[in-house]
Order: sequence, then C-alpha cells, then structure tokens
Amino acid sequence: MPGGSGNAVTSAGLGQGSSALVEALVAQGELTDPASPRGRLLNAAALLFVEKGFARTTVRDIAAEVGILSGSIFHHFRSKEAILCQVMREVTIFARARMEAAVAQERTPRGRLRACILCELEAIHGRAVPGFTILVSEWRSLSPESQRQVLQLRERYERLWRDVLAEAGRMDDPALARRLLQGSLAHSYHWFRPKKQGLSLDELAGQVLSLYCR
Amino acid sequence: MPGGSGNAVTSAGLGQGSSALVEALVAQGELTDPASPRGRLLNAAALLFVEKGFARTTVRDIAAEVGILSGSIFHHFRSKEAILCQVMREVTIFARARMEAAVAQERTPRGRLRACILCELEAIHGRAVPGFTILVSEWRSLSPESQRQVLQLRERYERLWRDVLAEAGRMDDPALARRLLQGSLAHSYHWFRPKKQGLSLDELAGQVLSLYCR
DNA sequence: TTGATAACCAAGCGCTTGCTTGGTAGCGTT
DNA sequence: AACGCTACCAAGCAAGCGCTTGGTTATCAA
Repeated sequence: MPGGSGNAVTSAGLGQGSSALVEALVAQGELTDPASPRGRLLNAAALLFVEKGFARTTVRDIAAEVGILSGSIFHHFRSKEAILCQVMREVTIFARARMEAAVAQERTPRGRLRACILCELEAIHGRAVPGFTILVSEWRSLSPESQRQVLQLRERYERLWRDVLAEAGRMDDPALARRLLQGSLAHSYHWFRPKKQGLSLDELAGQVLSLYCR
Repeated sequence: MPGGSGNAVTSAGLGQGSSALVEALVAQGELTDPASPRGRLLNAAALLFVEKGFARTTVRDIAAEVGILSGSIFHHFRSKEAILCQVMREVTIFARARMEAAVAQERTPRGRLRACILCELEAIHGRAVPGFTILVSEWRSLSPESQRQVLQLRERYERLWRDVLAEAGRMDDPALARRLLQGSLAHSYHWFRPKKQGLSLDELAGQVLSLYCR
C-alpha cells in the first residue's frame, strides 16, 4: 500500500497539501513511511508522548496502540529512548519543510513573519505536526548524544526564523526575539483551546505579530 | 534551632530581605519551617525535581539528600506526589508574597510591571524561589485534585499580574498579555545563562518590558 | 519514673519497568 | 522446493519503583 490512504498522518487530519509533502519527504528518505510498521509505531508513540509524557508512557502502551506485544517493539528500535529520538528527528524535519514552504509563498517581510508564527501555532495546536510539542516538553528525556542529533537538525529551522525576524522584527536582536516568541507560542499549548473561546489561531497569530513586527 | 541560621533557603543564597520574608510566612503558618525535617525534605525535593524532573527523581534520592532512609519519608508525607503538591503550594505562596512586596515599592505603572517581570525572572533563574520552574514543567505530574489546590493558591498571583498589566500594558487584553509573557519568561529558563553572555537579568527584563509596556 | 510523641531504621513486599531470548508464520525470490 | 527476510509472539528476567510494617531511639512533659 505505497502512499496509501491508510497513512496515519493523513487520517489524523492533515490537509491534502501536507500529505503530499509527507510523501515527498518519504520518497527522499527523510521521513519514515507512516504506513509502515515502524512509521505506525512512531506515530503512536508521538501521540502518547504528547498525551501522557515520555516517562509515563510505557513500551506496553505503545505496542498496544498498534496492536503488537511489547517485546516486538525492539525489533524496530534499540530502546525506548531511540523511539523518542527518532520522533523528534522526524518532527523537526517535517516542521522545517512545512515552514519553508509557507514562507516561500509570502511576498512581504511581514507576511513571512506571520507565516512563521501561524506555522508554529498550527504545529502546536492542530494536527499538522503530531508530536511537535514534545520537542520542548520532553527535551530532557533525551540523552546528550540524542540531543546533539536533534539540535543539529533543528538549526536550519531556527535559522529560518532568525532570517525572517531580522527582516521584519522590531527588536534589535533577532535571536532574542525568537526565544521570547518561542516561549509564548510553546506556552500557548497549555491554555489555548481552538474552539472553546472567541480567539482563533489566526487571531492569536495576529496579536503576537503585532507585538514583534516593526 | 528556631529561625536558625541552618535555614536551607538562606543557605541556598537568598538575600537577607527574603529570608525575613520566609520567617514571617513561617510564623503565619503559611510555609513549613525550612529548618524542620519536613522543611528540609521539601527543599531537597524541590531542588531534585528541578534538576532531574519528578518522574526521574526517586524517593530514595530525596531521602539520601537529607540523610535518612527512603521509608522514613512516609512518616512526613502520604505519598511522593504529596511532596510535589506541597512544594508547589509553598512555592506559589512564597512567590506571591515576594511579588506583592516588590510591586508595593513601586510608584509608577511602568515600574510595577518591570518589578513583576524581574520578580518572575529572579524566581526562575536565581535561587530566590527554589523550585519555581516546577510549577510549569511538572504540572502534569500532579493529580487533578492537587492541581485544583495549587491553582486556587495561584489565582492571587495571577490576579496581581493582570492588574499590573491592565494599568501598564499595551495590549488590549491583560490576560492574553500575561499568557504570552509567562511563556517567554518560563522558556528563558532553557536558554538564559546569567553570567555566560552579555545579557543580564536586568537587561532581559528591560527588553521584555519594552515589548509589553505602553 | 513513667508515658507520650516525633523521628527514624531495617527489611522487604508487590508491582511495574525496559528489555532479552528463542522460536515461528508469512511472503517474495530464485 | 528451498531459502532468506521481515515482522511478530510467548515467556520471562533483573532491576528499580513507591510504599508498608514492626520496632527502636531520643526528647520532654507530667
């Protein structure tokens, strides 16, 4: 079932544009095919890590989610931490590709900054990038070696942010602006509820933009 | 040794003004005496929770830190989670008292907002309020009932923030401003290093203030 | 001297955890 | 038909976990 409709990410609610992006990245060997056993494990683990946290998620939980026994997981991954590491790697790669695409469509500095903000908000709140919040919440659950790996992949993502902020931001230091912004956006995970109040994701992005845009 | 110099908070690096504040709160029965066995356990637990996280800290770790055996902990607390809950309660109470004192000393709206920002930054980075970051990082480790308790104590702290922001902030919605601000400040724990770069806590507070102050 | 109480020890129970081992079913290739 | 490979099962091990139990010591008031 290559590129099949059983794709876990698609079924989680991605737009058609994004699932095409996933397929392209899978073809390039940058992402694991979400339809493969390994890919289904990664998706299940990502959702569980978001829901319960890494420490409180057992390998038995993950196995049960895809319908196999706990021991069988170690046919696909060396350790539980290796699952977390791979989830973070793929999340980083996908979020970066998605944001690069969004930025490329904009014609003004302000538009590009707004695209970045909305992109990250969607990654946090929507199902656009399942597991994105883990990058912050479970960072310390990674071994130093794994942290190094993910950090290396993350650099390109952060560079894009800094470039956009240097062009459109009102603060002198783009790196500082990015850090303050990242905190605000990441924290919104803990209070923002897309439908339960007047504020929409788009409006939230606008409010944040008005703070940081010149 | 009542009010003694063996005070764990004092020895952790508090200024003299704050240790007097601690003593006053202890006298009112709002905080546990840091010199008591129970208080020493709370302090040790708070530092370990900050350092390693709640799930990765064992009751044996905490016991070893104060020089007793693991079982003896349960003479003082019903469960490991009860320790976390009490740490959060006392941290909340102390942080609120500290910020109220700081705000009361200011004469302008801008000064009060600046005081709040600096107060929370000191709680996060200095040793002013040991365990303050746990309130965010380990929130999900609390049972719903414990969350309710801490949330109730936290309300007064957040109300002060909103009042100050309503007076001095440049955003329409003080509650939204507080949430964006809280994210930025909390996240600074992961990147800001007080002495290893040019930016000081004071300067950071100034940068943040310039974003949110009218 | 006695008794009450707080603080702690020594030992270990019952359970969960990540992970290992040895084996097997199904499938495509030759 | 034989092989090799992927994906999985069945069973369980060793370690670590939170917590319990029964008993001991020190302190201090009556």
